[in-house]
Amino acid sequence: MFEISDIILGALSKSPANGYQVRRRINSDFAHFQSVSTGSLYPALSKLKARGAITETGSANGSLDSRTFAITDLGRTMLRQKVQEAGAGERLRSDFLAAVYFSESAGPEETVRLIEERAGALNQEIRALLALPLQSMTNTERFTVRYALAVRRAGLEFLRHEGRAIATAIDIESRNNR
Amino acid sequence: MFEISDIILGALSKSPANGYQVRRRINSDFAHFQSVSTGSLYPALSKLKARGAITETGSANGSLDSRTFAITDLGRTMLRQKVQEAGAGERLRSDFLAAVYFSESAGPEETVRLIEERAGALNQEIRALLALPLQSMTNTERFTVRYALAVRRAGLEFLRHEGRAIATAIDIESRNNR
DNA sequence: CCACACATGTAAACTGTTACATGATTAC
DNA sequence: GTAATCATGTAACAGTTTACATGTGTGG
Repeated sequence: MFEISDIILGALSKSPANGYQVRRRINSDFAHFQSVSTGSLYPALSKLKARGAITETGSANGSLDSRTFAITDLGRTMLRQKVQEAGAGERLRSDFLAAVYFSESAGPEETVRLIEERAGALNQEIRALLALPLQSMTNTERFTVRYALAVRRAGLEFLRHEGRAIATAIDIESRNNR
Repeated sequence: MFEISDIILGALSKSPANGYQVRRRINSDFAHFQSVSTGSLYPALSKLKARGAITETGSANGSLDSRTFAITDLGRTMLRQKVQEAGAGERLRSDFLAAVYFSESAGPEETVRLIEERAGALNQEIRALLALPLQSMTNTERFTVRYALAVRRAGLEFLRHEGRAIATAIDIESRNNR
C-alpha cells in the first residue's frame, strides 16, 4: 500500500523541494490519485529523514524559513521496491453515489442537484488534468493522466446523457404514486 | 459527509437486518461506493441505537446469537437530511495510478503487470455490478450502478487500448537510452 | 496597508482497518 | 469431522483531517 510517505518520496524523486512545494506538487501533479494535508506532511518528512530516505540540505529560499529536502539513493531504492510490491487497487469513497442511492426519499430535486454538482466537479477535474504539462511528462506519468481523463470523461458523459432521463423517471413515478 | 453510520442507516432503510447482514448488504449492494469492516460496524450500530436512529428487536435467528436492527422514523429523517446536506464529492485513492506514475524506474515489466492487474480487477468489479438485481432496484439505485459500470468500462477499455502501446513506448525508450 | 501566497509546525479528534477472540450452524 | 458460513465483538494501530499558531514576502 502506498502511504503518504511513499507519495512524498515520489514527489522528491523528481527534484529537491521544501515541504510546501512537496505539498503543492502532490495536490496538483498527483491530484488524480492522492492528496495531502499539512498535518500528515511534516511528520512524514521527519520520519523519512530519520530513516535516511531523504536528506535535509540547508535552507535555499533566502530569508524565508525553508527546509529543502532531497531524496537519497536509499530513498530511490525504497520507492522502486514499493512499486514492485504494489497492487493495482483503487479505493473509492463516493458521497455522490451514496447520496444518489438514498435520494429517492428526498425527492427528485435532490437527485438532480447531486448530478449537476458532480458534473461540475468532473468538469473542473478534467480542466485541471488538461492544464498539466503533458508534453514534459514521462510515458508512465502521461499514461496516468490520460487514464484519469478517460474515466472522468466517461462519468461526465454518462451524467449528461442519463441525468435528465432519471429526473423525468423519478418525477413520473412520484406523480403516479399520488 | 457520509460516514459509515449513515451507510448503515441506508442499509437498514431497506429492511431490518442483523449486523452480519448489514455488512454483507454494504459490501455487495453498495460495493461500488463503500465498504465496511466489523471493527467499525458494531460500534456504529451501538451508536445509532443510542441516538434512537435504530431499534433492536429481539433475536430472530433461532438459536444463533443474533441481534436484529430496524430503522426508526428518526433514523429515516436523519438519512433524508444527510442526503440534503451531502456534497457530490468522490475521494479516490489509487495505488494503481501511484505505482504506474513511479514505475518508470522499475522497468516496463512492472508497468505492464500493474495494468494487467488493474484490468483484471475492473473486469471482476464489472461482473459483480452486472450480477446485482437491476430489475428490482429503484431508479436512483439503478442509476448509481449504471454510472459505476460506465466509469469502470471506460477504464477497462482505456487499459486495453493503450496498455500495449505504453509498454512498447517504454521499451523503445529504454533501448534508445542504451 | 491589506490581502494573498509562502512556509512550518503541533495537538486533538476522528474514522476506520487489521487482527484477534469466540462460538454456533450447515453442508459435504 | 471438518470446512465454510453465520454471528458478535474488542484492542491496537494507522492514517488523516481540522484547527490552531506563527511569521515572512510580494503585489496592488
